[in-house]
Amino acid sequence: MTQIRVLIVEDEPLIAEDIKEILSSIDFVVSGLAYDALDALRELRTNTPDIVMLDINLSSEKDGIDIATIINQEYQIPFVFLTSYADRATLSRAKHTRPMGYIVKPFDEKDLFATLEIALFNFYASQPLVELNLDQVNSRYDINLTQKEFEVLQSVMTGMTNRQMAEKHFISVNTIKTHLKNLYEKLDVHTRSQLIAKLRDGA
Amino acid sequence: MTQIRVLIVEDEPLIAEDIKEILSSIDFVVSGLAYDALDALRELRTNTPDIVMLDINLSSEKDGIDIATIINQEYQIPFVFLTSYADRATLSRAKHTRPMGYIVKPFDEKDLFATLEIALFNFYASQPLVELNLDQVNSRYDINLTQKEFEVLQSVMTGMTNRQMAEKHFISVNTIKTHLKNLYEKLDVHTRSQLIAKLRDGA
DNA sequence: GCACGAATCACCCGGTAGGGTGATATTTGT
DNA sequence: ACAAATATCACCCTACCGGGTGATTCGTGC
Repeated sequence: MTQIRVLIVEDEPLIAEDIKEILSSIDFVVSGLAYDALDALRELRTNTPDIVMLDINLSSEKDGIDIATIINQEYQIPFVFLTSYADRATLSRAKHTRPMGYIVKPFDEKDLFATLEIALFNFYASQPLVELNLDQVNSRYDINLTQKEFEVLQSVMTGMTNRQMAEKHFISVNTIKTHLKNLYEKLDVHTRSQLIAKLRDGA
Repeated sequence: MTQIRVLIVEDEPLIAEDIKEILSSIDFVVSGLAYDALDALRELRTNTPDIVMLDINLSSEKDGIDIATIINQEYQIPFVFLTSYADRATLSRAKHTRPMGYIVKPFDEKDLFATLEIALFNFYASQPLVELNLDQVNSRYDINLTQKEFEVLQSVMTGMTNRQMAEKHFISVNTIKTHLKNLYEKLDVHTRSQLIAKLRDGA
């Protein structure tokens, strides 16, 4: 599996090195080390990572939460906060940047790994549309969709209207409706929403 | 502020007592101690806590992840996992229960406090969580769904009609339509099918 | 040749959904 | 205390959708 590139933003060189070592020992690779906000922004610009670990308390005018805000605005990559303690106000600020996770110091390898895995998993949960396979659908629901019904099914799954499907498939809206009626019957649903909901986990 | 009631599910009495002592020294109060899944379920039923700390490895047939599943189904209260180590498969199972945090042993007072604070904050910011996680959706699409909009979103994802949703949520069809209109606008779609299609991979 | 499934299309009807506008009470944040 | 966000509901109107019925064409296979 591809190695995941992590940018570490941490002003304590010792901790930063610790993290780097831990990450190297597992599935991740450190794309960069930043000791302050300026470093961090340059790294983001020139060497974009897959995920960012942000220490909240940095010894610069901008802290980790400020960087998080910028990440949200400029880049859309996941980040986790790395902190030993945060008061209510700080926590509230941090929360509003919608981080994908928190890592509380001190932490160990398993802690780091779990948090990053979860953060990435949640962030990339939206995968490209999975192509449904006719045979799989047929066998899973023990039905027998025809070729055309399956094509219409795939179109409906993307959220198209009847008219859009008619144009895409070069047939009339009435024909689309007929195929849909057959689909509803075969899959035992009554609306296109139910259809999508029923098949949304893929086949 | 009101003290927060914590249920501890931990089969090692020594560790459980440790946690109890730490919690007592900070803002939390231990509402109960459970040594296995049966204890835990009884505590949940009779003495409902504000948050649950779940050891994953329990010396009973059901482990912490099983309990988490039940909490998601029956109660909608936040929980954090408490574990020293988890392999990939276990982590994957745990992840899917959408815990509000992880505490990795060994831990200290600050560690506990920060994790519980964060868990509670995140939870009450995204209550109730059922299949989808509001924060996740909000951050992925860089929007700001309200609580009610999110609840309607979850219902729509299951294929319900407006009338069905109105009955479920005890509000009028008109209100459902208002929330849907806002959802469409925020998520930049025009039909419920598009909505489901856009969010179908789990969000 | 004929039966059968598949694909095509038409028409009607009632219900649902989507879009616009406006209004009020409650909650929340500052 | 005040402003903003949220949750609630109403009305109107058009378009779309789901369900029912029926019909034609075209292959494939027996």
